[in-house]
Amino acid sequence: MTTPYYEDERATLHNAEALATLRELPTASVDAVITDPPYSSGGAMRGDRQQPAEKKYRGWSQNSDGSSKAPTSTYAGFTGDTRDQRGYLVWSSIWMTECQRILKPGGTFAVFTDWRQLPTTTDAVQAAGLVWRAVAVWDKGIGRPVKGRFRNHVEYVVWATNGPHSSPQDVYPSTVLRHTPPTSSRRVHLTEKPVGVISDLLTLIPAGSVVLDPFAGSATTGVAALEAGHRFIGVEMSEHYAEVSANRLRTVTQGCRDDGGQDAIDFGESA
Amino acid sequence: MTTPYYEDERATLHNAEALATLRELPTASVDAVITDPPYSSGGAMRGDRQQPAEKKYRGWSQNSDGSSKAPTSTYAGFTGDTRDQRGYLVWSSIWMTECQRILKPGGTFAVFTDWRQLPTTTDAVQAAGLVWRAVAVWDKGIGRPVKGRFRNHVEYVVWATNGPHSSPQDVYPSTVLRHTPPTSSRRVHLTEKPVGVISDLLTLIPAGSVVLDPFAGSATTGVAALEAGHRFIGVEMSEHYAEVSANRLRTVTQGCRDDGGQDAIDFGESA
DNA sequence: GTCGGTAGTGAATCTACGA
DNA sequence: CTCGTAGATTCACTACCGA
Repeated sequence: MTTPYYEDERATLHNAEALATLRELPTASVDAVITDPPYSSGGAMRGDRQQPAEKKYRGWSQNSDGSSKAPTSTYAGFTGDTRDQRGYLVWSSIWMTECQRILKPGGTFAVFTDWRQLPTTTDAVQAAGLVWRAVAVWDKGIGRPVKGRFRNHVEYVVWATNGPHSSPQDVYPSTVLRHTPPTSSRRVHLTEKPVGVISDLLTLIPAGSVVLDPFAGSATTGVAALEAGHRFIGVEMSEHYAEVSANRLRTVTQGCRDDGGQDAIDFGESA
Repeated sequence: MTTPYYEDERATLHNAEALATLRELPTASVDAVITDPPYSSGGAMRGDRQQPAEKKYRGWSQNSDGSSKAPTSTYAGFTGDTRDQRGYLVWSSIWMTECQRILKPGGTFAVFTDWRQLPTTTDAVQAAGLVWRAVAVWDKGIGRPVKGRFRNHVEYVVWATNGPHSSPQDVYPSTVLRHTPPTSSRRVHLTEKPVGVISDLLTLIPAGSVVLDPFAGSATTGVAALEAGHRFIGVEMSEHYAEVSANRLRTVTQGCRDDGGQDAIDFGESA
């Protein structure tokens, strides 16, 4: 095993690529995986993302007058996005399969995703041999408005176990987690999660667990895990974020609170 | 076209099988499809899916001695709820393809589903040639507990359009719809939706639209559509529920309000 | 009327066991 | 073995009855 970038009594952080590091971790050594991978993988996708949605996700052609023409075969409905979706599915299955190996029997697996990748993510989870148990909804409370559309202010957590569910805690949490994301001025990572949403997930994990996050980012999962009394193993590819993570983990280990820049929650009645 | 079971100036109801009726409806004749098909859900276990709906989705309370007690209230059951994943995908694709044909270009398609069938439903929507645009979350506020698990109290609405999105309304609705379901004493269908959640969906539909629901049930979609000033075409296979639907539609057409037995909403802070 | 206790309920899930 | 049925479980909330 390569030398950790940071290590203390309860936290270990590797500054390395996720999959390579996962392959070095021992079988059945971890109680829970809680992670937030990049939602879209590969450079080929970047260009596609900038096209209008009706071109990007469908095989729409144009009539001679410039109006759009729907694809004629139903297969075309799957093709527009196929390369990206397939690549994401394969990549996800690979690292999730490693997580399944590393997890103890009955261990917990939780992965964040957005609405568009949710079906691919549940496929990947099941392809990895994990048992899909639930979908939790993270309601961020705020989202970018688009006229005549739903405001998109939720992400999803796909919840699974490695085989039969062992040692259930005596908790019955809501499947809707309402926490505002850290404001841009206080956060250090573009897609940083609030500590609270991870803490909510951790209520389902037995005390004193080992929690792994192969896409640690700024180590919000680590902060929440340490504050809940668990141990933490993180992997982060970027040296910048590895440094940020090490600093946050060190701070928490030394007994200082880290609220992840979370603001007061104000979820008014939307209906 | 067969004779409608019920008809007035703004509402039409067919007491017939959904797919057969859809095949008779003219192309590009409808502005929106909003529907709630049977989910064929109800458990990963082998036999659980195959029970009749009125058994598989009903609660078993506890006697004071700890023994189980069957529910006392009764609903007419519904059929077509026992397909496996593969069958559900194929069946969904077929009726959704008919809906795509019946929808005007730019028309809206919305279908309810649960967490287990959500990926299959988005596949079916795309296989039918519709453009998947969003997932809305219906938060029912209350759900059955299982120790050490998330309380499951949400359903999902897969939102799609028939090609490019036309005539967006000047609204920016939340993607989380919070409405309690009608309580058992006030509702007439086992899986009856509150009128409010349909009304929320209808805010995205242009005024004076024609709304189709091929799985009308007790016609909650029809009630919401008529109250919002739209026209309604419903299809319901069961004669019992066709009669219930006709009565509700008649009542609304005659100017009486129907709140669908919806109660006051109390969504306290869960976090 | 109001208050408080009791019974009923849920778009489930999982185990046990006999055929 | 597989298939099918019976039974146990769990809490927030509502309906309803009697005082």
